Amino acid sequence: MPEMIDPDHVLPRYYQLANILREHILDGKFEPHQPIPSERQLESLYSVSRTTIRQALDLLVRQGYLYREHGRGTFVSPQKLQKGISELTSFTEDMKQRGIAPGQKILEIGMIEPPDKVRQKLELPPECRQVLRIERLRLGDSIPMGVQTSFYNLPEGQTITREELEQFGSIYIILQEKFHLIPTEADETLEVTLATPREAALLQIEAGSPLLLSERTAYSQYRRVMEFVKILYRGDRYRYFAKLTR
Amino acid sequence: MPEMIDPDHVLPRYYQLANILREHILDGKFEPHQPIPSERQLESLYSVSRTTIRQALDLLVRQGYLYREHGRGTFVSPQKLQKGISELTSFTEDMKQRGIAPGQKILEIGMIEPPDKVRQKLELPPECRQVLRIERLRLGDSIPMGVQTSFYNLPEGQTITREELEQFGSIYIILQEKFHLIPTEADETLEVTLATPREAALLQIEAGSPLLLSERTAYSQYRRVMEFVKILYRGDRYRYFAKLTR
DNA sequence: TAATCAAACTGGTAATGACCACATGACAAT
DNA sequence: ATTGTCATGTGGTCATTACCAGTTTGATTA
Repeated sequence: MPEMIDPDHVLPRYYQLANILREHILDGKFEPHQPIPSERQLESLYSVSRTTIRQALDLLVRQGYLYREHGRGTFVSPQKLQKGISELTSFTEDMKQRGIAPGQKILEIGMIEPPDKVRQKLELPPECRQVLRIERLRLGDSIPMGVQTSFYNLPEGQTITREELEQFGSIYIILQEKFHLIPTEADETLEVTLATPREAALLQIEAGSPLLLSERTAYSQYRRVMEFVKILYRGDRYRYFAKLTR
Repeated sequence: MPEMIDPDHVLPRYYQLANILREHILDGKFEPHQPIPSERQLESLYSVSRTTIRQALDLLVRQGYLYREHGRGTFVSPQKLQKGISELTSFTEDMKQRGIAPGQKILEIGMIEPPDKVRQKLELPPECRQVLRIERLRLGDSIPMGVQTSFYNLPEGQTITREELEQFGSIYIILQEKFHLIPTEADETLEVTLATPREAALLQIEAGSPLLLSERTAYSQYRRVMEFVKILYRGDRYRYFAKLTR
């Protein structure tokens, strides 16, 4: 059991330990459904207290890598359960996880007078008159995957330019660097709809083809709405994944 | 701050405390975005250690009722974020949560030779020759919402009859009472498809109408696959909800 | 041989005490 | 008026110790 814990590391010890154990699991050093060393054994193996051990194990259990059985031990989850906990990801990250090369074409970007639905979703105060709207064609391996329209309530007078977006690629990076906004949680709904002629042309499919419509409201670290996003996915090329727990 | 903690209660103290605080939040005794008492204050308010306090708060943070800010305090989440973390629910529970009266019509129930896809999804051993298949029409307020086909790998020789299913209503209750199987986790995928003539007739829509196809694999408390379910939802009547976190 | 039971594991809960990192506001120095 | 500093309050991490509650195992008993 190599790799020890450095008490002076920037990362807390329970976090380091979780990383080490996760690596072992992913490397297959622990078999699925087999027990890992008991908490008391780990205590002496890594010379940290049981408090710290349990903090690390808690993390890995929440992440789906381990499961516990009272009185029996802590066991490795089978592969199926290990990945893809419902995570808040951008289109870019989503594609990368699937092994598809993400791409985009910015169709339109600019400040607009928000329609009622957007006002409501962004929980805008009455005095707010302008929001940022971005419309993009999203590509996977250079093939159109969906049309994304997103709305942001930025500080008075501020905005994001097409150049900035093209340079950074991800809007989340800009929001973080420029406005210190980090998405932490989101509500998403999915439903079925049919392509309008315009959408069909953009997605290179026939008008009236079925689409998967995702609407997402994302919240910042301050628990305020930070964005509202609508994505129309091609029904024949996109599948949504979710992981559910009790 | 009424309601104290009973050290001799069957529920652990951190759990009792979480219940008390959750009630306060739901009753509106704490305002959204306002801080709750600090951990040291709660310590003396409820006469339990900070360990216990933090365990209770951890629970409520994971459940979406509270959020923490280092150096500032622990705050009440706005209503929007408090409910509906992606939970593993049956069709029946799902409908109830939406305020719709669930109903069902059993189309077919019986043991069958599993097709390859089902073998794979249920992770069946080669010697297994029979699985339980149930096909049901699902109703919401007496209107067809979807067609559900589910598969179960039951112990050799065992089965579930139409009468049992009609009597209990929920298959999960039977699985729990008769076989001690409890679902704890599931993987779900969603995609778009078009109704076949048969499906269209069952759902009282036109053939070729868009449908939302959900495929779910549920795992038992022993981390074994316990069911595989396909549901075809009417595209015009069903919307899927998810809650995402970082 | 089979049933019983106690010891020795496992994870679960809890108290106590300590120190760190970050945020805030009061106050002094500029 | 502005800036800097520091005390104090917040949550975050960690060690230590103790006991409780399930599970497993093996010796003991009938």
